Amino acid sequence: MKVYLKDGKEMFLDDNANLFDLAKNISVSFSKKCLAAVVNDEQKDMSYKLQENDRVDFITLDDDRSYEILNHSCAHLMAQAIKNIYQDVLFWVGPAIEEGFYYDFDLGENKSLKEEDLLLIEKEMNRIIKSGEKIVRKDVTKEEALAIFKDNPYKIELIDNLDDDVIISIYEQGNFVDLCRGPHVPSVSFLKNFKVLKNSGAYYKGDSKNRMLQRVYGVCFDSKEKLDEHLHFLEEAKKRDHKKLGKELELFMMSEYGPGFPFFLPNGLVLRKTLENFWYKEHTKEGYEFIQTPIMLSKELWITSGHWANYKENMYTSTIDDKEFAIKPMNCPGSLLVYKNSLHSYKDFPLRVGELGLVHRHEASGALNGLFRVRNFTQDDAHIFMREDQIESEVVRLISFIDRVYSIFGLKYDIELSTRPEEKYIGNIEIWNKAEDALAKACVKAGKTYKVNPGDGAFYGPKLDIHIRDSLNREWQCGTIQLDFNLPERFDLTYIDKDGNKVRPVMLHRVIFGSIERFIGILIEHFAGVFPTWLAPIQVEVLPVNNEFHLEYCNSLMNEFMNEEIRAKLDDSEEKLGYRMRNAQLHKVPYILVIGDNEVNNNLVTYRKHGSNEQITVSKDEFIALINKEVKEKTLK
RNA sequence: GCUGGCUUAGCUCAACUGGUAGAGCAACUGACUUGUAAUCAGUAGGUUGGGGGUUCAAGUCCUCUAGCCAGCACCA
Repeated sequence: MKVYLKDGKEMFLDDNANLFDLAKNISVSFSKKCLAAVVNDEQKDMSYKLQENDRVDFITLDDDRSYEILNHSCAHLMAQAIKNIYQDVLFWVGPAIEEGFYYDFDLGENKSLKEEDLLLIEKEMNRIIKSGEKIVRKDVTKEEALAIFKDNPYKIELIDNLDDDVIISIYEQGNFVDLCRGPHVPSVSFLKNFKVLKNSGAYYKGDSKNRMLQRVYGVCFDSKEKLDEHLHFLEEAKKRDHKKLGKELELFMMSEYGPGFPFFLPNGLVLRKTLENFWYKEHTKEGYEFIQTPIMLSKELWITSGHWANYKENMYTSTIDDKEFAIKPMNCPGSLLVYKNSLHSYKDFPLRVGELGLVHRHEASGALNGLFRVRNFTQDDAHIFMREDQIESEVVRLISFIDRVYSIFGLKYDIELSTRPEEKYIGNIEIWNKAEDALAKACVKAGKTYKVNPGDGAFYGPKLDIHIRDSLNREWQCGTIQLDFNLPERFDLTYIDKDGNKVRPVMLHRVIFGSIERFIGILIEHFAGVFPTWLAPIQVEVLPVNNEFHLEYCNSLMNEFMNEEIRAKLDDSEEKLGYRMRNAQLHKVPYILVIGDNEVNNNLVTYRKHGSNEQITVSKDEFIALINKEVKEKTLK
């Protein structure tokens, strides 16, 4: 009898061989523990009798899919524990996700889990694991499945949606049975390295119109070491929390008098202005010009732009002299008024108009999160007006610009193409298709791969979203390139082509940081508060050993630093050097200078770079050159 | 907005099942004059987020409310 392995290799076996025999046969490559055997895309028991031409896939612990299987099985295990504790629970679904797994379930009207319940669940899971129960797959008909899950309307709904003649697989472990495609591990004893992490509500089918179910998250690994490593990673991530560091480094603050409206403190403002100056400089190089448009504009404008119809619930409005106004949630309408202020020729295209524009959006209170999600923020916006045939080359150029900017911060990124939303959109479908096509082609030309997010576009056009990955490999959406064939129509934008005709231009919105606020939040966590010298609010801290003998030289140093536009701070407080050193270290200042007799007498400085214990003594001029070089080159470390 | 949790001095945190709020750091004062992550002593600092209630007694229990946090939904 001949069967195929997953790499396409043929294996010849006795006619009545089962999976176990095959496993023994290929023991060389089967040295790792087997989590699941899949034959012709269906998980089988090891006693399964092989058939001619079966395609056999052993999933072992070193397989990429093992993490998903472990976590998926662990979701079942958790559900079993939850069922043992809360008899009336109705389960919905419990998938493995990128980070672990969750299970959604219904405890009944107005009943939800408390934090202490997580400990109970974890305890019960451990008890079940000790029992070593087998996890067994059974194939049943739709009718049988409906009978098994007759008490659970959620599962009934899932089954009802399947074809009538389909074979449905269920997985059983002790007193617990769940509808599932699998595969799963052979027994609960595989799942002992798990942790229940957190609980929350989650809308049924992810729709806020539906009732809220209970969700519990957890994570499972194949070894204790990996679990501990993951838990350690979560702790480390917490230490980088920008809300915590923002307070410690005195970068920004929040007030209950302005939920979602961040206050920038002196240190944070230095960082912000540095980023803004960098932004202007880079955009100037790329051929942009800049404008600033009003924060508040009349209702008529927002009706024209379509925001009044599509975005009103997020806009702050006010009535002035009996006339309605709205604070801008986006910069584009203002920018369009500037465009219409003058005549445009095809010769001026692409016309790149940048604006660091302060926008306000009334975000849901529960969405607010430090600088990541605020109610007023500054978009590093720009609108590009061009001919249709310039789209591709302009987007290619943009992608390489974005690439250059992100690499300066050491940020990696992925591109996603978001297409027309199902319902809420303006403009006709042909225009949308054309725009989506141009964005896709530009990605290919720029040599970038992209993922498609169907239906995720803005209401006015398709977009390329740039998802950056920080130093902990977490993903953030920042940059976006949005084509807009609709607003030019609504505002009746035109340019004069080479034949002297009035023609409709193509408009493109784009941001690179996304919002200055969010980007700063990301940078804080990305760098864990240890900013590269060019961004650090305080670049150099000067510590005289003794105020009586060394202060004068320190003051002259401070003067030179100021002339060189080096941001330096002098700590002349009457404290021990160790104390002042500790303070400067806690503030994560890149360079700490210690100035004593040797330095004063020989025109030297002795510095310590953050993160190093090494003391380096150089001439004053060498040090200034070193800092200037780092700032100029925007050295990362 | 929804589910759960949290809110005590400027900051970080204590205060057992209700018994009248305490520490470290920071601040201030004084002494010490300092060579690479905390010198010593003293002083001051609070209607325990806000309102209402239960109780002889509330930081602690109940309730309303605000803000924050973790998710959900939404999103730059």
